[in-house]
Amino acid sequence: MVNGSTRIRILDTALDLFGTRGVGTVSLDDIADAVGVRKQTILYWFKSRSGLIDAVLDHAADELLVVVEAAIRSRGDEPLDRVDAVVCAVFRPVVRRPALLGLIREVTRLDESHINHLRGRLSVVVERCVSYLTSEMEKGRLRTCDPMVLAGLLYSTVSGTGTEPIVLETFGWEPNAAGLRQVRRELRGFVRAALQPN
Amino acid sequence: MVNGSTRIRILDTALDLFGTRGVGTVSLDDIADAVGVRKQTILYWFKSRSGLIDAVLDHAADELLVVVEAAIRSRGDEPLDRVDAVVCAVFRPVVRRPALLGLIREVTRLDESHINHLRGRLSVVVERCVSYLTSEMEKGRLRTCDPMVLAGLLYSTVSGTGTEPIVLETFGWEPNAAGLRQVRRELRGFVRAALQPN
DNA sequence: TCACGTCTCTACCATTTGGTAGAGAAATCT
DNA sequence: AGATTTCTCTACCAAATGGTAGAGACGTGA
Repeated sequence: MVNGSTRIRILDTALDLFGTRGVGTVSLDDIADAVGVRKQTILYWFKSRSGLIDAVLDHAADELLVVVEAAIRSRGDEPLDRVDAVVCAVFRPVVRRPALLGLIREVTRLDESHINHLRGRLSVVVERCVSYLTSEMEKGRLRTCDPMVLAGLLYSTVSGTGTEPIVLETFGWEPNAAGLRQVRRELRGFVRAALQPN
Repeated sequence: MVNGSTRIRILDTALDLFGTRGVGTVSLDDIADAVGVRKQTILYWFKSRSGLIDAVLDHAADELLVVVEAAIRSRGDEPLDRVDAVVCAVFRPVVRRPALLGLIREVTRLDESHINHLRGRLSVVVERCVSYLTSEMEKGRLRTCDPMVLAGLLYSTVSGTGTEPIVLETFGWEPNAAGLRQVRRELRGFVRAALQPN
C-alpha cells in the first residue's frame, strides 16, 4: 500500500455520494466517474460493493466520533452547556460535510449486516451520552424524562435540520451561510429550552 | 375507470415500499410483485415510473393533509395544546402507516420536478403553520424565536422519531406498542418544553 | 536482469432495469 | 350481435448494474 491516496479518494467520494443521493441509488460507476478512475479500480480496493459500504460507514463513524468525543470533554460542568457543545459539534459537519449526517441517516435503508456494523462503531458514544443524561437528570440539572428517548429526540432534531435542507426550504428558509447560522442559533435555543429543568 | 381498485392498490403498495425502502431502490417489478400483477399493469395505469412517483406523492400528501388540517382546527385556544394536537396528528401515521413520513422524508433524494410537485401540495399547510406560530409569539404565548426555523425544527423532531426506528433502537429503544407510546409521550413533553414562553 | 508486489486498465458476462408493442379477455354501449 | 373501451397479459429491447478474468505498466529489492 505505497499509495493510499486512491483508496482514500474513493472513500471520500463514496461518502459524499452515498450521503447526498442515498446508498441504494449510487452505482460503482457513479463513484468511479467522480473519482476519475474505472469501476474495476474500486473493486481492486474493496472486495465488493458491500465491502465498500462497510468501509465508508467506518470512515463516516471515524469522522463523527472524533468531533463528538472532543465536544463531550470540552466545556465545564453545566449540562446545558455540555449538550450545547455536542449539538454544535454534530452541526458542524452540516456546514463542512453535508453528506456525513445524510449517510448516518441512510442506516434505515441498509440491510441488517451494515446496520450492525455501524451500530458497533457508534454504540460506545451513544451509551455514554445516555448515561450522562441519566446522571444529570438524577441531580435535577436537566428536565426529568426518559433519557434514552430524549437522546433519540435530540439526534432526530439535529440530524433533521442538517439532512433536510429541502424541507427547510419549503418552510421558507434560504440555503446560504446566513441561513445556516440562523438555523444553528435556533437549534441551540430549541434544545436548551427543551432540556431546561423545571 | 369502472374498477379503480387496482390503481389504488398500486398506489398504496408503492407508498409503502417507497417510504420504507427509499424511492430509488424500489423497482416497478418490486411493486408489481407486491401487488400481485405484472409490471406492465403498472405502466398501463401510470405513464411512467416518474408519473407513478408523482401520483404516490399526491396520495401521501392527501393522507397527511387530512390528518393535519383536522388537528389544526381541533383543540381550544391555548397554542401549546394546539401544537400538541398537530404533533400527535403527525405522529399517528408513525404507528398506523410508518411509510408515510418515510416517503415525505425521501423528498431530499428526488429530482427537482418531484420536489416541486410535493411542495405545491404541502405549501398551504406549511404557510398556515408558520403564520400561526408567528402570531402566537407576538402575543407572547410561545417562546420567541424564528417561527420559520422553529417549524422546521418541529418537523425534524417528529419526523425523525417516526422514520428512524433503527436509530432509536441503537439508543436502546424497543420497537413495540409500549415503546411507541413511550416515544409519543416523550415527544410531546419535549416539544412542550421547547415552546414554553419564558 | 529477473522476480514480485502494487496499481489500473480493457474486455466481457449474467442479471435487472424502465419502457414498447401488441394480443387477448371481458365488460359496456349501440 | 357487433363495436368499443377497459384491463391485464406475454414477449421483447436497449441500457445499466455488480462482478470476473486477466493483461499491462510501474517501481523495488536481490
